[in-house]
Amino acid sequence: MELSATAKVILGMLAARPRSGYEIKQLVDNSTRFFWAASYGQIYPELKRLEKAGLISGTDAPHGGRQRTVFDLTREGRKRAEEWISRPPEVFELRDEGLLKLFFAGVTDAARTPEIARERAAHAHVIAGRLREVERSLDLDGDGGPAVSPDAGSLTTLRYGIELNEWAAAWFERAADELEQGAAEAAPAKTNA
Amino acid sequence: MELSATAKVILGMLAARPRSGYEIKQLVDNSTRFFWAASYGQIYPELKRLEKAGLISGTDAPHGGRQRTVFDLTREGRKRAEEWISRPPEVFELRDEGLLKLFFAGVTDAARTPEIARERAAHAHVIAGRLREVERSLDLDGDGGPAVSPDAGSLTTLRYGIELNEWAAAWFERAADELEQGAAEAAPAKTNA
DNA sequence: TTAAGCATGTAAGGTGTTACATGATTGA
DNA sequence: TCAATCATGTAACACCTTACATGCTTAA
Repeated sequence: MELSATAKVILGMLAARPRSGYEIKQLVDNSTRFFWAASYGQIYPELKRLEKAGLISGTDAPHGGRQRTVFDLTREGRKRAEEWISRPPEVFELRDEGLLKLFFAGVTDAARTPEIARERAAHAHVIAGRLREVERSLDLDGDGGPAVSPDAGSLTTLRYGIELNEWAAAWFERAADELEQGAAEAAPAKTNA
Repeated sequence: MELSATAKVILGMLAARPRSGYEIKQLVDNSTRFFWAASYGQIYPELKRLEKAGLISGTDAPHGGRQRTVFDLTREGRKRAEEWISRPPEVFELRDEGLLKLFFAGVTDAARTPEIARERAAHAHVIAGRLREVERSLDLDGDGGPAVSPDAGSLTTLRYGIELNEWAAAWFERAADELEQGAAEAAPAKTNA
């Protein structure tokens, strides 16, 4: 049985400790969401599949009358998770509408390429800001010292996200400047003094 | 009618000039593939949908007995394409298995985080190399001068891809060094002199 | 008492890949 | 003549999001 995208994130999240489907979703949403998302519609069915396959096992753990199932890795599940993590990465997919627009604007409306590059820069800036907030919330976690003490791996991915987006914002701003210059040189009549 | 992901890339590709489905696929594969992919299974059905919606129109253009349909934007299609390009970008999706592994390795096997970071660096390096080849093939296009003379927009996206991946490769190498140092400090007994 | 959050789940529909099928043309 | 490439298309399947449905608990 091949691990699906959702199976990978579930096994990884359970490697630290047992969790419910709901908890997994919350965790994904404020950690891996930017590079590996998952919805309820994927998580709950996948939990059942993984249990049937013997990689995880669920235990009833109600809160009062509120139903709750907590899943833990089986020995086999832990083996699979560790084996997966140790293999070199394969999946890398990107869908970047800003780049696509920039790509086409060169043909349809070269004059607006600088503007599009700046919009893409602004977008990167917003993402960097959101990630910075996550970082701050980790620093202040609880009420003083670092309550959860995020491990080195997750901190590294967070910093990567922040620095990557800041780099991209700067890059697109510079590209916009250059595109403006190029346009000015190519068509000086337009800015005729 | 909302534009699907494939509709966007088709309209954009047709903005420069009329093309067949096959040509669109080739173009996508050696230009936007890294940030906006499309398969035949999407392209051909989408061409039919777009024609039915009146955004493109097909003309028979066989090569000998080899069937071929070339599509062009209608006036309405061009309007939609330009309008789409002028709106700020919305879609930005990423699926990065290397980051996910790094994220989890902090918990399951902190000692291997540097190795995983280096694998991710190597991956970025490979992508940068492939894009550099595309860039070189543009320079040498045909047999001397730049035959196709890529426009500013597409050149910008290509350079972005190259520089982004080179930046990422360097970033992950540095992160690997730091993770190694951190591990050495946290568990000095292991490297006990 | 009521809103927010905890908790689980499914149905419908869209998106996308892969593999397959067909057949013509071109160059080695 | 044979492989590569041009060219179109579909069927099966996997993936994923959104919206909806249900019901409990906690704090305002």
